[in-house]
Amino acid sequence: MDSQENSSGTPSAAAPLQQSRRAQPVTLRQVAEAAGVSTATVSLVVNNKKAARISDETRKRVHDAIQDLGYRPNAMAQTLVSGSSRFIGLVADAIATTPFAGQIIHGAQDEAWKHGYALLIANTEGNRELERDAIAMMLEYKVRGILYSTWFHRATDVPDSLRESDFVLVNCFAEEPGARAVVPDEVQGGRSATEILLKHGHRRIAFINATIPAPAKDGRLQGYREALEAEGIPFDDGLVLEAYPDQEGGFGATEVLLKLGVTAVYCYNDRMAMGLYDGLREHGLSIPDDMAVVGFDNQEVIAAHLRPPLSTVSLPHYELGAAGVRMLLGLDEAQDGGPDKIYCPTVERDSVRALAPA
Amino acid sequence: MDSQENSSGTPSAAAPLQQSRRAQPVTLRQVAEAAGVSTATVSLVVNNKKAARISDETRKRVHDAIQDLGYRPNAMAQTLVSGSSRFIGLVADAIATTPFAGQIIHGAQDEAWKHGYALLIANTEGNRELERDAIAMMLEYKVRGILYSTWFHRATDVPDSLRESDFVLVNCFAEEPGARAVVPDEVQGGRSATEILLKHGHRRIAFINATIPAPAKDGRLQGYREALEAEGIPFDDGLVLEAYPDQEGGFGATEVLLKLGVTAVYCYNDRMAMGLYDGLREHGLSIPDDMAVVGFDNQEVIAAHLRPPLSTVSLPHYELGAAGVRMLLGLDEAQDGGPDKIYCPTVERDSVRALAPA
DNA sequence: GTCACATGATCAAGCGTTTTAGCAAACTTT
DNA sequence: AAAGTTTGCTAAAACGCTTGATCATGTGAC
Repeated sequence: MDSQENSSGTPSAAAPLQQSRRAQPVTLRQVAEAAGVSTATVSLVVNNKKAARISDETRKRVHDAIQDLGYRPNAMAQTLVSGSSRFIGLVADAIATTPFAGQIIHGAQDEAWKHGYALLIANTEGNRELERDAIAMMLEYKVRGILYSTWFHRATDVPDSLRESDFVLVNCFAEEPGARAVVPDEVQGGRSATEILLKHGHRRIAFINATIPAPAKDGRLQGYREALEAEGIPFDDGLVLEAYPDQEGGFGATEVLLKLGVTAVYCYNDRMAMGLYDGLREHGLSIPDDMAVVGFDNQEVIAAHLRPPLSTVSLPHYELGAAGVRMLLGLDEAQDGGPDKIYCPTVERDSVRALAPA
Repeated sequence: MDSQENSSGTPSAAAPLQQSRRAQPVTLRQVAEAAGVSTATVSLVVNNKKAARISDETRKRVHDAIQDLGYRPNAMAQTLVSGSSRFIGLVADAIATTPFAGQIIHGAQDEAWKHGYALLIANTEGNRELERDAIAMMLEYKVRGILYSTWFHRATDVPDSLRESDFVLVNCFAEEPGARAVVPDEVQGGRSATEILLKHGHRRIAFINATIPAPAKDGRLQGYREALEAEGIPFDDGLVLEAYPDQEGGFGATEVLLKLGVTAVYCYNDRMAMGLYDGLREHGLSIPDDMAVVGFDNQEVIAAHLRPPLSTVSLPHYELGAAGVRMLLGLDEAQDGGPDKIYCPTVERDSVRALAPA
């Protein structure tokens, strides 16, 4: 009899466990009815408010009903009444182009999660219109705030609609006062990169900088100078080359580099270093014996697997994402004057060896 | 006077444009009051329902009010009443580890967007518990469905909670009947890779396969066989090596490879090819003259910038994400029996040259 | 036996929308 | 001028949940 009812159209209320997929979601009210209590009671149990006085017996009945029906709260309804959403928006200009954006997302997500927030992401590929729509969407979902991130460290301007919400710039910055931002500490990174070489005894160190203007270009050079000067080595303009910051650039710089009579070279990024490896090899030179090399960025696929593995400095993308979220939520105080600078750790591998005493 | 009011605590109602940040969001009702109409009217105007009869004059008043107050609809409230949310969930096991996941996200996002959906992403780093929470979160947000993706093509099992919603497996698959899935077409990819070599006249072609079991391992080998057989070249077991699928593996395989007397080699992936480049170079051999090489994966940072740039086969991550969304929304029909296979395009660069006639 | 006070649970309003049914006024028809 | 039709708009319920106010009991103190 009962089984007849089951096999006919209407599923019995007693065995809803397996039919869940796609069915209308179970609501609080249904749970309340099943448990024979009011919706208020169910709500109190679900969120186990300690202020509420609910007997253990009732509590159990409710829990059982929830279990039986497979109830899931409706987050939309919750945020509607509570007034504040549990979303953080992340707009990125190039999720796809690089592994870096992934790290920012990852860091942001972990940190957001930790504070009970979900990440709403949008990837604009630099398209202004897409960007506007993405931000609009986030605003309509009443996000707690928006992280606006770029895949390489640069100045940016703040889209108007961004101002309708709390926001933090990640891996970019704006002149605009009051625009909170978090960026990598390029100067420290440049210093660290150079220090790897210095501490191995190298004194005459070339720097292959990028040709294209960027905070990284200035910062990494500045760090190089600082590190040298701290060691009492005068800065020599002649040891600074410039090339397009990719493999071809690094490769192309080889000739000039070899005329400099240096024992070590610090490259603007890992890709240049990769090109330089090829160039050096063509000259029959060995790394690190004939030339010590350090890169920048710690682009895993490259740096870790070059022969020999490349010593380099990490761009702290994960940390940028995480710090962005913290700043957004007001957990990290924004430093006065300028963006927060995140430390770039060094990663030492085998492309640098102690210089044999002359 | 007016300015006095402004500079004191209460912002004047006349100039709310600039004070927006953080303020309580403007609601439909406020717009209605400002425009002197009912909320119903405003709603009708906002969504410009064509069925509604609203005078142009009223319409304008409403639009002006919206403009003045900076009104944004509350998406939560909308989905609450409409019953269906505009979210698609994407859970990934490794957003950060590889650039690949980024492409899946990118493709999914573009496609979702196209159909008016926003992407809710969660990155689990393979942690089962995190994964459960992530899925729970998505279910609570009443997502339209969930994309469950892995960073490399593999079998997976379907987490229980996933079944509470529509879902599509992306870049992975499950034995389970009824689990829709979309994966790269490894066999076709393997065939294409081999064909690059064949069409340049190579007949004796080695394949360095991976040691670790995976659909890619079987599929890419299968494709290799098929391509050879289509050309009437008998498959020779001796030409298939195995190595760990990274740079070191490729490098290590050089010795054995050179004993095979082949003119071309197809590597399981680009990273092996990168290692092989190093190995070949140590033997003073040149690519593509002494040995033609093709890879697989089209890992940009590597393939495009090796010297010479590597011919390879693309893993269609972007397409996987997009196709996943389409399948979820029921726009692409799932093929009966097994996952949808996505085409892997070839990318020809300079690591293959026509074989000089013997 | 009355009063105060815990205890356990419910009522009902409200969050910001959408949408159907319906009302009043202004036009047409006859 | 009565009836019908259009036009322009609004009332109010509903979506699923939270929460402060309220109520009905039972318990102990006097």
